[in-house]
Amino acid sequence: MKFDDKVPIYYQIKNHLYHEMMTGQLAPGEKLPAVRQLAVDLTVNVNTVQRALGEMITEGIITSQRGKGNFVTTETPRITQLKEHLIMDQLERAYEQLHALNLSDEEIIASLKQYIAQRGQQDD
Amino acid sequence: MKFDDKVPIYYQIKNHLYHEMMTGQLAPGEKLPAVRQLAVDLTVNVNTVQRALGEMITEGIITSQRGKGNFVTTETPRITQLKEHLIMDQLERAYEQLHALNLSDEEIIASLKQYIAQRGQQDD
DNA sequence: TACAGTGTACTAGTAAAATATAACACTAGG
DNA sequence: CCTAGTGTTATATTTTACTAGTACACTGTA
Repeated sequence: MKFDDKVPIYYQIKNHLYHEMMTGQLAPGEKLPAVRQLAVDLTVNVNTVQRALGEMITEGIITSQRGKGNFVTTETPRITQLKEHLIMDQLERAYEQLHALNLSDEEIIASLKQYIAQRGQQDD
Repeated sequence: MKFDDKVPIYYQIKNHLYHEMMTGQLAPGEKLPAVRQLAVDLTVNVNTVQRALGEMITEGIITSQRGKGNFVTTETPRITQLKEHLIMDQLERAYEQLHALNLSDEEIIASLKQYIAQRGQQDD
């Protein structure tokens, strides 16, 4: 996996796993890959994986069962809530950054539309 | 100044100064605050400031004159170009993150509009 | 009971970022 | 010439992220 060296790897792993939950690649109640397997998949150390998972356990988004594995919570509201939270975080960050670049609300929306339009012509 | 501990301070300083240029708080040709003064203002070490400035000098966005100070480039196209670049970076990051959260192009635009509308009711 | 698969914990080491501190180099003005 | 203000460079230290390696604890199954 490719990482942005400007932000901690364990943090990017968290987001990576979040996304897999949001897109349904990891369903509620489903077992995550074993920590050692994740470490191999992400070409990262076990401890780094563990650090990411540790925070997610604290957040209650996954649960850990010693000897069995780590599992996505079955409390679906928690997942929905997390998704909302992640979306708002992204919007807020982007908005504030663009606003700081002196763009008005209208310009921000317009530039996003333009970006998506341009992007659509290329790939994805 | 408040910093996000998830990304290097010197990097955040760069962005901070970028923004001041974009908004005209730092005009083309204008002298930047002295490095030691910046260090005090940002409650940060001189070397950290220097690292940020060093990269900006390499990028040609500011020029350094020993004994005089650091100055914003007078080549306004360079500034315009940088602004475009920063905007695109933000849009790309936000789009990819939201897309990874399983939002369609339309949903992305809609949620941004909604966010801005909600925000407008509160402050700013 | 033995063993394979799992999570958890600990120690040690490396690298990068940031700090503190000091020194050096140049400019402008008295 | 001296000095205050400026950029530049260097050394040592601390903190954090990450890695490597090892060991321990629990579960399920043969």
